[in-house]
Amino acid sequence: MTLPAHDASEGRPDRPRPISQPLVRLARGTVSGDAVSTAQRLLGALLVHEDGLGRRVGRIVETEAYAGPDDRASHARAGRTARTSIMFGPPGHAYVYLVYGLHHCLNVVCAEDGEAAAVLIRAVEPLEGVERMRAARGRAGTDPDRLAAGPARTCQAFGIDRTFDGIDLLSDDRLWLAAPAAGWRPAAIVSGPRVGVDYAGPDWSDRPWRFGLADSRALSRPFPVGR
DNA sequence: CGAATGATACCCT
DNA sequence: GGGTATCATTCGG
Repeated sequence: MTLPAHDASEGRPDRPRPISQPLVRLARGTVSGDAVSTAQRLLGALLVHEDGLGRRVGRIVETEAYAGPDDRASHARAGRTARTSIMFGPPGHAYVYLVYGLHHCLNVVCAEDGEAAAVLIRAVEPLEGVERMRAARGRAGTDPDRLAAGPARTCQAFGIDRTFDGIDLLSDDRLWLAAPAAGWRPAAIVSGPRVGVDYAGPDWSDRPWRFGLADSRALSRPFPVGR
């Protein structure tokens, strides 16, 4: 039996790697600050979905900050409504909404002076349960790095829909957040304008409130080159 | 580049 | 109450 000299993973480190250590829940303090700092702190944290069929785990590599009602790009701009009431609640809870009538997006509510604020999970790097993610994504490419490279793709890959709206991501058993593996160190963080919020006007859409891990191949799209 | 697709916020009877 | 413009996206041509 011979091994090919080269295979499809040539030139790429083997990814995803299995999780070797037990997962530890993320501390409430991680999401207890304002949206901008929380968005940066959540980079590297792990998103975990567990059910009877197994476990899906991925590393958060891209986020966006949405501040309180003053933020014209935030759903909180309309004040407290039936849809956004979760945003006005305690930090660590999931705010899941349907966008464009087709796609779900997952946010982590954070705390900002009791105002509504949240962090949109824009991209996740799959680490475990990749086959399950592929199945959940239907006809998508086979590259693990693209399976959750987008806010709606993340929800598809992890089976997240509005039934998860309002759950506590720091105590729930089905969908929860875990701390980065011990020894994991964040790469440089890059930032850029938030995606798809031009309607908010330049004062808000130009703010560099989108954050990503600079070396990640699982970003939803490139960050504009710095200048 | 445009379609898909439905909840929602907002304005008007 | 009812009509409707809008949308924190994705995929295929």
